[in-house]
This record gives sequence, structure tokens and C-alpha cells, in this order.
Amino acid sequence: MEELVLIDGNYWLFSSYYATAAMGNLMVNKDGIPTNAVFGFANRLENVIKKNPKGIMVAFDAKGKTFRSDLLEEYKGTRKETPEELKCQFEIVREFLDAHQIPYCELEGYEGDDIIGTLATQGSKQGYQVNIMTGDKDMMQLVDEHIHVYKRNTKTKTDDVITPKTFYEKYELQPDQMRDLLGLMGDSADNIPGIPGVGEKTALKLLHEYQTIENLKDHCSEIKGKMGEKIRENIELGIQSKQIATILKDIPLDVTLDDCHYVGYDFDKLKDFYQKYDMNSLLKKISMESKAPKQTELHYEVVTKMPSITQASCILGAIYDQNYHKSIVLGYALYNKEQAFYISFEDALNDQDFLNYLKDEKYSKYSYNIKAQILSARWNGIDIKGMNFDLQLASYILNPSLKDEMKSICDYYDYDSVQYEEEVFGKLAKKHIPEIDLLARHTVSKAKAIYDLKDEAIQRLKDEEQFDLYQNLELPVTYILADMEYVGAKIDIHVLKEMEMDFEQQIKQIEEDIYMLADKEFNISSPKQLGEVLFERLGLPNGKKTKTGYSTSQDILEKIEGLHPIIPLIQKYRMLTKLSSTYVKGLQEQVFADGKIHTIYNQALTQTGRLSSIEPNLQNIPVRQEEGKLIRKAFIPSHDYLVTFDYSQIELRILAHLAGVQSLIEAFNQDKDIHTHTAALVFKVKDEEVTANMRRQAKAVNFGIIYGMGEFKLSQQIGVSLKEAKEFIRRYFEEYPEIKVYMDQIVEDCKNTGYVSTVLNRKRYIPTINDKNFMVREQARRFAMNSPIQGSGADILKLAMMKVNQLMKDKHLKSEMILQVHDELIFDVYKDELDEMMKLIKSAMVEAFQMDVPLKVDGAYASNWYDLK
DNA sequence: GATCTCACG
DNA sequence: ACGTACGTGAGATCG
Repeated sequence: MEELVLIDGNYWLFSSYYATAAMGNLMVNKDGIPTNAVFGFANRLENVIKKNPKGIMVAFDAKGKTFRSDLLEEYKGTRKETPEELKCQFEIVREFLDAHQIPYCELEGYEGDDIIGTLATQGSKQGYQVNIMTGDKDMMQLVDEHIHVYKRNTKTKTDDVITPKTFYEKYELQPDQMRDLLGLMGDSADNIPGIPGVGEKTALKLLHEYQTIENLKDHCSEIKGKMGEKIRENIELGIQSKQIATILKDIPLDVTLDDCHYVGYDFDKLKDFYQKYDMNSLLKKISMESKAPKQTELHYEVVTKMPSITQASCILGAIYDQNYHKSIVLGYALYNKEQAFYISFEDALNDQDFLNYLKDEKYSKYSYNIKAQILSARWNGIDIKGMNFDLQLASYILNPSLKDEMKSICDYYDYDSVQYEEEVFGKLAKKHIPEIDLLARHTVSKAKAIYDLKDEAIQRLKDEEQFDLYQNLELPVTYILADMEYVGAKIDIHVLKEMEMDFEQQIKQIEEDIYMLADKEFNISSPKQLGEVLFERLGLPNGKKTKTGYSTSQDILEKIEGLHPIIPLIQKYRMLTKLSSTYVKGLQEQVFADGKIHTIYNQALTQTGRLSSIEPNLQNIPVRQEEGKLIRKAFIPSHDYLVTFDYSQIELRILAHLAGVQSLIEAFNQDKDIHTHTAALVFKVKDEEVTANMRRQAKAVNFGIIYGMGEFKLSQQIGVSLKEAKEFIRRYFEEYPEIKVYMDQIVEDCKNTGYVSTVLNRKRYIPTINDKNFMVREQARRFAMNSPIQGSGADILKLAMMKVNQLMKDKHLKSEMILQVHDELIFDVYKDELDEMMKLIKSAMVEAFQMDVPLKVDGAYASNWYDLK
């Protein structure tokens, strides 16, 4: 029998929403739009479609009054206002259903139930097996031989199938008597009164004897006692309740059963939908479903020796692990207009002609993540030169929010025919090296994609006036980073070993003291357990903050610091365990056999253009507190000295330049202390009269402005009242009026173009700038205000890296650049090059980019990172 | 795998 | 009335 599925859309959305919203953070897409309810909805629909129903229809409640509220004013009166985060998803789910080509229906004056009742009746008559998906027990009244209700059981998270048989087993009633049952007992969810004092037990007893409310009315004089009185008094209310609880089966509808035939989803639309709302697991699912057959079109050969190659080609090594410093390379794919080959890595190592080709600069090579390609090869003794197109970098420049996965990048260019990595290699515990045919096909197909997309990517870069940024900044920088990573940072592991023992002892001691004070042993690292101890056992005043319990973070602990001796101990414990596990122990695990750490810089990740550093992260080595700063003693030169130079106040200088802030520009030109200058202006005193506290407050505002901070956060940050903070900001903008104008302009431009950009035309798209949700929009405004500043800083440091590198090359210096920390460059220097390097780095960084304010750098040299101050 | 906490610019 | 400053990565806990 053919199946017709009728879905209670409101129930599905509401229950999906509360199933996840109650737990804590809402699932949102990259623009901050809530998607949790639609995601749950989509997953449930997937399960429905799996069974191949003939027809599907979704019913929604119409907005506004229904005939039921005319009958009973307080109908559904106890319902809470729907949260805004859910309301907006009613629109989104309609987009989703459109992409699925599934009809949905709502009718003014009626509820979704009535639509379902009507269609179910029609469907049943036409010989369908009708299945109703809901969580609402009212719907059970519709059940008959051909209409079943799949009622969500929130406890088991499965659907209970209600048939006449199961209904009878539960209530010993006919499904239609559900109306009488509800009429008698009422329904608190819908605020249907029923007969006061009659609950489910009594109602069932009455119905077993009298079948219907109407019959009960005729016989109500027979019922004795208080119950009889109550029934006689309120029988009309019961009858009215039944009427309200009755689902209509013959309302006038525009949709017909024919409209409900499910013909499958519109692949492109659904793909766009999943991309727009970041539902990647579902995106992956439909992509896998649709793409299997296409592979046959790819022609390639697995060879043990590469034929001769004379034209520009894509070369792509299959790197197995994400850490390419350590990974095996499985093999190489080659693709050009005429050739498509795959060679295993072992065979490649023996193929001298191919190796010669790889290291010959005059052969143009295209790839994806050139840095990874070059380094994975270099660690294995293979030299690759002539790589001059990087699809990953080009795509990142076009849009930094793209996901780093070849499949996603291809989607961006509307190019398909590559598979997800996960599909080929499996994920997590199931990750494995695929059999050679699959591996070869996958790698060649990616190589083909790179080759095919190269011109398109370059054209787009030119159209966006970003080709220069890509070609003359990011591409050279990727080579510099490759060398920096490969050279690595030398570690004195003994320093870490000693610290480890010292920390271990201290931690043990503090642990004991904490247990003593708490009079209980517990896991101090567990925020949950710690929260219980602090706020319940010890009864300290709490800031009940997070959704999952008490917050025990540093700023909360600071507030109760003086109230109990356990707090300082916990802070100390936190600091020591953090240092020990992340740095003292963590770094030791990352030291290679050569005694060095080789981090990986991700050049195509951040939304602003900065780099990020992983395995390990060398951009967050402690420095602010003395205890942590000691870690830096372990970083030593492999030659003679470490040299560091960092930009002074680069982001404020950029702001002064971009916004044309006269007063700031002058201050920078005179090399003034910028926070003191700001304090003097805002507090209307002379520079000499600025106190430490005034400077501290001014500094907070200077930084806050860069982040788009509001008055609330400022008042918190500098410990003043909201009013004072407001006044502070007013004074600030009074003194620097250009900043206000600039920030307003940036937001305005972003609203018009959809993106903001840096001094080198690096773009960040911020589609939520026009979002209707206030919070989302405010966040977008902060992105818009901050990104050009942070991003221009990143641009300038990359320019400086290029300039330093070029000068070192010109002068044949052997010292090496080894680290980049956002506004700082660190070098491993030979002592006979020290003077020259100090001068060279300084001038290169200062001259990296011309602005209306000078760039300033501070430099130092020492024999370990700690002493670089 | 999500959450919390904390390290950096 | 909202919830409250940008950009990152890593380790520990817990369901």
C-alpha cells in the first residue's frame, strides 16, 4: 500500500528547538542565525524519506485567531511567547521544504491538526496508508485501520506507532473517543478546561461506562457523590471542551493529495540551502548520494614511472596525516590537458626523471596548499620547485570563510566531481589508507579540479582586484612560512624537564591544601565539581552564569578572591596545571628528533588574514605572568642568538591612518605614549598629570574601540559605573571625532557591499550586517569595525616578512626567520650577522608599508626567548 | 563531541 | 529587552 506522510510542522520545529536549546548554546550558522530547530526537522525528514513514501505534506498552524479561540477565549492561553530564535526558523524551514519540493500548508482560522485531519481522511478514502508524524496526543483521535499516528515519545526518543489495536491496549477505547477523553480531563498544554476534578483515571472510568460525553450527560443523574455533583455542574464545559478538542476532517484546502506526491529534492537548491545554513553533515549526505556515478568519466593511469612532462601541470601529493611534517606521502597525481597519472610514493622516489621534473623551476606546477606539498616532500628528500598556483590560497583570498576541504572549495566554484576526504579515507578511528584504485582516482580527480579551476580562480581574483594580494603577498609568504616551519625552533628540553618536576611538586602541595580547606577530595579541574564545592559546600556567593552550572572562570574567582583562602589556591592550581599540561609537558611531546619544534602555520584559516599556529601553537607561549614566562627559557637559538622585533601599537596606528584621526596622527608623529596622550585628552589634564589609573582606563578604551566595545563592557573592564563609562566614550569621540565618522562609514559600506576590506584589499564578507536579529547584527557590526584593523595589521606583517626575507637573500645572510606572532618576528641569528640583522629587520619592518603615521618597532637579542625583553 | 577554561596578539 | 570586545589553539571533563 502506498504511504502518505502528514507532518505536524509546528510540533517538529518546537520539539527540535527545545530538545537542543534547553541544553545550552543554540546551534547557529556562521552568520549567527539559529538553525537548531530546522536541523532537527531536516534530520527527522531524512528518516521519513528513507522509507520512500508516495506523498509527504507538512501542516503548520496559521498565525492569529482560530475558530477554537472564538469558542473558548482562554484556548492555548497558557502558552509562552515563542522565542525569537525559534520564530525565525519558521521561515527557514519553508526554504528547506521548498528545496525538498515538499508542499506545506496553513489555513487562516484553522490549525495544522485540522489540515492533517482533512488530508488524512481523504488519503484513507483513496487507499493510502496514512502516517501522521506528531507528538500531540489529540491526533490519536484520527487513528483507524488506514491512519496511524507516529507519536514522538520524548523519553525513548523514538516514535510510538498508534494503531487502533495499540490505542485500545492503552485506553480500552476507540480512537474517536479521544475527543471525549480530552473533553472530560482537559488538556493543560492547550489550556482546555475539561471538567474540573476529573483526571485521566476518572475520565477513562466514565467513558468505559458511558462511551461519550453526550451519553454521560444523559445519565449524569445516576452518578453519586461529590463526583456526580461536579459532573452535573460542569457537563456543558466538558461538551465544549470536546468540541474544541475535535479535529476537523473536512476543511476547505487548496492542496490536493496529488500535490503531495514526493518527487525528490532539487539537488542544487538543497545544496545551496545546506551551505547557507552550515548543515555540513546533511550537505555531505546528499553530495554522497548524488555523486557516485560521475566518477566514471575520469580517465587516468596508475604508473610506476611517470612519462615525460613538458607542459604546466597540477601536481598533488596525497598526504595522509594532517601534520605534514610527520606524515607519509602515499603517492602523487599529475594532471594536465593531455595527461592524468598516479604514481605511488615508493615508485616516485625511484623515478629520477620525475624527481628532476619536480625540482625544475621552469616547469610550472599548480597545487592545493603548496606549503604542505613542499614540506611533506622535503622531509622525504624530495625537492619541489616551480609551484606557482595554490588553489587553497587563491580561494581563501576570495573568501576567507570557505572551508578547507577540496570538496567545499569545488562547491564554491560550482564544480563537482571530487569526493570528500572522509568518504575516501574514513574518519577518526575508521581512518585508513584506501585501496590503490580508489586512492589514485580520488587524488587524480582533485588534481584535475585544481587544474580546471585555476583560470577561474585567477579571473575572480582579478575581477575583485585581489590578484596582487594573492600573487605578490600570500604566494611569496607561503614559501617563507615553509622555510620557517622547516627550520623550526630549537628547544632546550632540560629546561622543560626541570620545570616539570618543580610544577608537579607544587601542584601536589596545592592539591592537598585545597582538599584540606574544602574538607573533601574532588577533581579541581572539573568545573562542575569545583562549582559544587565553592558555591554549595563552602557557600560562597556565586555568579550562576553558564547554562550547565556555575561558572568558575578567572573573572568570577577574582570577585570572591578575598572571601575564602581556597580561592587563591585554586587560581594558583589552575595556573600551574595549565602551564604544566599545555606547555611544560605538551611542548616536550612536540620536539622532533632534531631537538626542534616544527609548528604548522595555517595561512588559510582566520577570517581576518592573520596566521594561526598549530601542533604546537607557538603563538600563545606564556609571557604575561612571570611563572609562565619561564617557559620561554626553553626556546634557544640553534645558532648564536634569538632576535625579536615587534610592532609598537600597530593596530592603533592603523586606526589613526584609516580614520585620519588628526590628534592621534600627531601624537604618533611625536612618538608619544598613546595611552597617556588619550588619557590627557579625555580627562582634560596635561600629559604630566596623567596618573597610572587614568592611563590604564585610557588604554582600555583604546583597545575597546578597536574591538567595537560597548559601554557596558568598558564599565566592567575599567571598574566604573555605566554612566561614567558612557561619559568616557562620549569624551573619547569628542577628542577623536574622526573615529566615530570612520566606524559609522565602515558599517554603512559593509551594509551596502556585504564586506569590509583591509589596506591590501583583503576582504571579509559579513552577511549578517543586515540581520533582523539585534544581537546578530551587533556582532556583525563589531566584526566590520575590527576586521579592517586586525586584517591590515596582518597584511603589514606579511609585507614585512617578505621585505626582511628579500633583504636577507640579497645580502646572502645565513640567519633565519623562525617565528611569527601576529605583530612580532623572531629570528635565529649567527653572531657575525647580529649587527646587520638588527638593522635590516628594523628598517624592513618600519618601511613595510607607508601610512600617514610612522611604524615603530622594538627589538632585542638574547640567548633565549625569555631574555628577549 | 560539546563545554569550559585559559594561553597569546 | 536583548547581552554585552576582536582573532586564535589546546587540554581536561563529561554525557
